Formats: sequence, C-alpha cells, structure tokens
Amino acid sequence: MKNEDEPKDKRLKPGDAQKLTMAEVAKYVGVSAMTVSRAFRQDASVSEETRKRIMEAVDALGYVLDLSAGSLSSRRSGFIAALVPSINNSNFSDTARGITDALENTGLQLLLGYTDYSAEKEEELIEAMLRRRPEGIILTGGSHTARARRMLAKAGIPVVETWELPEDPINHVVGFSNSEAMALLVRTLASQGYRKFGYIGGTTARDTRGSQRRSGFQKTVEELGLGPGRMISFGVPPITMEQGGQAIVSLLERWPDTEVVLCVSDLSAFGAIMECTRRGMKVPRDIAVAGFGDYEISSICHPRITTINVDCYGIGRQAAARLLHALQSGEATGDEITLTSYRVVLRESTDRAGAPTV
Amino acid sequence: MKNEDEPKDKRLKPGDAQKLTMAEVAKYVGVSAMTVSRAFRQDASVSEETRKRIMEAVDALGYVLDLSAGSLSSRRSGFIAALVPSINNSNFSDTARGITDALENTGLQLLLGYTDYSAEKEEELIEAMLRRRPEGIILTGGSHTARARRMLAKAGIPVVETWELPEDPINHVVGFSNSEAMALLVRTLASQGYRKFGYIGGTTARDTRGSQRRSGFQKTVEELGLGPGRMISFGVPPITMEQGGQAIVSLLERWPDTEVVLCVSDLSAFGAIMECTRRGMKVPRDIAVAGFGDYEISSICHPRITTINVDCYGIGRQAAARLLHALQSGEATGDEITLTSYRVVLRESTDRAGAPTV
DNA sequence: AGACAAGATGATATCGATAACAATTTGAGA
DNA sequence: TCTCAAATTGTTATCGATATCATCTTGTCT
Repeated sequence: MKNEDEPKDKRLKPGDAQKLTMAEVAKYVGVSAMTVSRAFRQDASVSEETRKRIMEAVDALGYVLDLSAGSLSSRRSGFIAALVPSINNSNFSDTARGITDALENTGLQLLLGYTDYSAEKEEELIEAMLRRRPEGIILTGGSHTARARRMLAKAGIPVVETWELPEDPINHVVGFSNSEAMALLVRTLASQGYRKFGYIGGTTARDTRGSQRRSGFQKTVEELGLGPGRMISFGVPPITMEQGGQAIVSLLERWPDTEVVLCVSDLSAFGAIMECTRRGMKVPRDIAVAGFGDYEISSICHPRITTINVDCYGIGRQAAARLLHALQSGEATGDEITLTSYRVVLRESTDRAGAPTV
Repeated sequence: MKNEDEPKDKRLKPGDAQKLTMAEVAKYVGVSAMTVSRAFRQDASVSEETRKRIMEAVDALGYVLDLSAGSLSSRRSGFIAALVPSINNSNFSDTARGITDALENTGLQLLLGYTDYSAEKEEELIEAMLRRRPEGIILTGGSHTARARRMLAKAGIPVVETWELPEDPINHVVGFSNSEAMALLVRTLASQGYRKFGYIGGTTARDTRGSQRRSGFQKTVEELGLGPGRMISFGVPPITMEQGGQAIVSLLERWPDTEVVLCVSDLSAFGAIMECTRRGMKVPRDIAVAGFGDYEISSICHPRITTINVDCYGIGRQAAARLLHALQSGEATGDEITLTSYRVVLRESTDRAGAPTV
C-alpha cells in the first residue's frame, strides 16, 4: 500500500488519478450536484457567491467537467463533424481552420476526419462520426454513397456540403462552381490572346472538384472554338508537385506548340513550372502555366503563378455559421445555397508580355 | 399529421429522425438489448446466427450505435486527443496523419486541436479535451503551463510529448533534438567549406522548436570558431515564405559577405531563395540557403533546397503506438523516450560547386 | 403587513449503453 | 445416459451529468 500521508510528490505524475465527480465537488462545497452543474453553465441561475465558492473548490480539487456524461442526459453531444479529403492540403486545412474558428465560444467542438478522396472511406467516417451523435456535419463535395445519404437523412441533423455545388444537395451548400471558375480562367487567358490550351489533371474521377474543373476547361475551350483541349491525365488525385512536372513533359512532347497549360491545382502547376525551368524553358516566355487554389506558394515563387483564388477559410466559416444558424433556429430542413467567391489572380506565369524572367 | 402510409419519400431528407435505441432493435429482433450490444463488439460471445439477424435488423432500421452512451458505462471514451501547433503546416499535418493511421482499427478516434503556437491556447485546449475524457493525449513540444501540467497529471492518462526532447518530460516522449539536428546541418555545411553563417528565424520563443534550432545554430557556429552567427529575427512564428524573403534582404544588407543562410524552416528558406532570384542573385552561386523540415516543395523547387529531413509521419505513428502500448499494458507511468530519425539532405541550394543554375 | 414574482437551490428520474453476474442451453466425454 | 464445462443469452444496476419540477428565500409593490 502506498504511503498516503506523503501529500506532495516532488513531481506530478499521471497515476494520481482520482475519479472525481460532480457529486464530490458538491459535497465539498456543501451544495447539491445540480448547483455545481449550474455553476458550469453561464446562463443558469446560481448566485455569484455560490458560483465563486464552487469554482474555487473545482480549482482546489482539480475537477474537470465530464461532457460525455452530460451529453447523455442533455441529449446534446457538443460535437460538429467535418470531413475533408485531406488535411495535408492547405486549401482544406484552411477550411478546417475556418470551421474551428467559427465554432470558438459556441461550446461546440470539431471532430475532424479525412476521406482521402474516397467515397467509401467517407461512408465509413460518416458512420463513425454519427456514432458520436454530432449536432451537425460538414462534408466536402456532393458525391456520397447511397448508404451515406441514408445515414445522414436518418440522423436528422443539419448537413452542409462544401466546395462544390452538388446537383442534388442533401441540405445546405456552401461553395462555388469549380467548372465555372475554371471556365472563367480559360476565358480570361483566351482574351489575352492565348489560343492553344493544355490541361493537367488526375487520372480518375475520385477528386470530383478536379473533374469539374476539367470539364469546365474542356467545355469552354470548345465554346471558344479553340478545338479540343490538350488534356494530360497523370496520377491518382490529388496529384503532387512532382507529377505536375512529369505531366507537363508528356504534354509538351505530344503537343509541343501548346501556349498555355492550366493545372488542376497550384501544386501541380508549381511542379510543372519548376520542371520547365530545369529543362531550360522559361515561363511564361516559352510556355505559360496557371494553377487553381491560390496556395501561398503561388504568390511567392518565381515566376509567380496565375491562379484562381478560392475563399477556403471563408467556406469553413460560412459552413459552420450555417450549421449554427440551423441549430439555433431548430430547422433541420432548410435547403440554402451560399455561394462563395473566387477570382482570377493574374500573375507572371501567364504574363503575355512574356518578359524573359531574370 | 403526416401520411405514415406513404412508405418511401422520393428523396430522403433529414427530419425523419427517430431516436432509435438499442432496446428497440432488440425488441424488433426478439432478443435482449445486451445481446444487441454484444453483436457490435467482435470479441463478445454471440452466436453467428443471432449476430447476423441483429445486423440485418440494424441495417433495416438504420440504427447507428451511440458511443456516448456506451462510453459512460464502459468508462472508455474511445478518444485520443492530439494537439499540434498548426494544421496548415504540412509537417504537423503529416504527424496528425500518422496518428490517425496508427489508430485505424483500434476503435479509437482522434480529437485534434491546434494551439497556434501558444501555451495559453494549449492549456485551454487541454482542458477542453480532458472534458471528453480521452484515453491518452499527444502534445507537441515540452513547454506547457503549470496548470496544464497539473491537469494532465490529475487526468491519469498516458501523455506523449512529440517533436522535441523536453528537459522535464511528463511521461512518454517521441521526438528528436532540434538543436542537435540544426548543429548537424551547420557542421555538414562547415565541412564543405562554408565559413560565414547566417540564420533566419522568428522573433519570439513561442515556437520552442524554432528556438532550439536557433540555439543549436549559434552554439555550433561558435564551437567551430566561426564567430557569432549573423542572426535575423523576422516576424512572429511561424514565419511565412514571404517573411523569409524579407528577412534575407535584411540579413544581406547588414552582412553582405554572408556565404550561407540557414532558415528555421523550408518555407522561409523557399521565400528567401525566391526573393534572391527575383533580385538577380543566384542560389547557391551568390548565396547558399538551407531550410529545415524537408517539405515537399524543397525537393521540387529550383534550386532544390538543402534541408533536414524529419520523420513527421513516423512521429505521429510512433506516438500513437506508444499510447496504444501504454493503454494495453495498463501502465500509466512509463517514462520512455523514443528517438526519431532525422538526416541532412544536401541539395542544389548549398552546392559548393555553385554551378550557375540554368 | 400581505401577496406574489423572481431568484436560488434541491430531489429525483432519466439519458442509452454496458459491466457484472445469473440463468439457460449445448455438446463432449465418461 | 449423466455430468460438467463452455457457449449463449438475459437481468439488473450503474456510469455521471442534467431536465424537470418542487421548495425555499428574498424583495418589492400595494
């Protein structure tokens, strides 16, 4: 048996754990557990004096509220779930940050998961999340398995789909049209005189936003009468910087007269530009390149990369705001679409003047 | 009243929510709730036939297990908490991915938070996490507020500190010495003939790993008799690509004869190199630059950046593995230190041959 | 002074699953 | 065929907080 008389260990260590409950705090203070519970919520009616005494006891005893117990009786988990394709992609981690920031001081906590661009993984994650009874859920995109849709419908919580404009929205939407955004970029560059367009993207439709960008590209090039675009598919999405470099090599081998190459994201665009530079080509003098997403790198690198700026952080904030609103108003059925902004950011990599760099 | 005879809505919508409980599934199948509960756990003893019938009912009814109720009685929350400084930094999101991957199929779920490099924010988050009664917690670094340490000790759960080697570890450690890693980089470059070393880092000690790298730099430069290093502090950590560019300008104005500049991370190194390029300087011909962290960008950009490769993903995996081991063995006190690997990656940006690039 | 509203606090039932133990069935070996 | 262990299933209490309703103060207004 341990010596219980030795009150202080020189160093605090795990293992001293006592299962402190609210009831024990209550006994210590000389009130009921219910009063302690009230002291933890700002809206409850407890006298200032009692709350102070309780909080002192909480501090002294080192009590930490147990939300899992509370959420059972209050029937509110205090969770919001969000699924993004990848947390290593700064566009999506910006969105996650937007969600977290919007949730601050709401008493809601974010449960984050990443689907790795797979609808099956998404389905699994949705189930795992729903087991925690989140009060709302934020998804990326509009492609979900049938079972995922069924589970979501049954859950009876507000759902926000983001980053796209799904054809058949589940509930709320906060996003933009990836295909129109890419179309805008094509038209902008065409108006600057570019005629021979190439495109670099991934090989499969796993990345639905990527597919939408691709189709926006293709459609617009044809509408403008600039023939079919020169499309190169390279690698399973999300395609990396390195694959961007390999892809542009293929593209230029096949269609050496290409004037400008649009990429599914800034990362592949950057890889493409670096590979060109390495091979002695100058961007934009020999070939112009544009990306999508306006990652930090694109405004810093040399040459700076033309791209579409997307309000990633705002998507997160607005998605969370929509959820909060739905929770407050109690409505679980509103089908609202919030369009988020995007804009073309013209930079050196497509500069028609094509001033030889350096 | 709604027409309950119409069995299928054309489109499933939230709002159909029924509070389905295990007891109702049990009644539907004709067994007890306990048996349904058992059917959900793989180790429990239920006949295959019963489990099948139960799972069919679960499917038919659309029941989703409620873990919050279960964790109350089983006294196991099924959560692991992890705090990282930032999820927008790919080094840390790699670590988060490592943790998530290691947790797969363990029935444990990750609760992720980001501290924004602040010990106060960390303290708040630790409390918020502990309210969910995680079974273990993973922290970044070894600097915590006194109250945070107290709460952790009291929680009685295994704690893993990562990415550093704290002087006074709480419990488990999975990391490496940032100062020795930086020292290794200095010595490696010194052995290649570099003599006049500069350093770019942030202005405050908020980023403890950054501070350690800085002191490792300073110490080693002095040990090698290369005088005090030329240090530029620029911006509140984490310093951005852009700040890296601004910093190298300051540094070269003040010490124009600097031969090589080490940066607290690859991101600032990249910014520095791009700014130099933009100003007509060639890297490494006119100035050599190195980073830290081996971000994807460093192996792609031109010139490729010399750096320290850190096993970010492995840190996450090993931290989670250590936690799992502690949970299995029931020990909550083991003070083990797991060293993770790092290595110098020499690339073009410090190539002594200094071949003019392009 | 009496009445009543507002504020503070307490008692009890309950959220939905699971631990722990009890009861029952099944099957193998004697 | 009988016995006993293993496998299967059921019963009841419980996890720790909170909803709900009841009770008790306090102060104000007539």
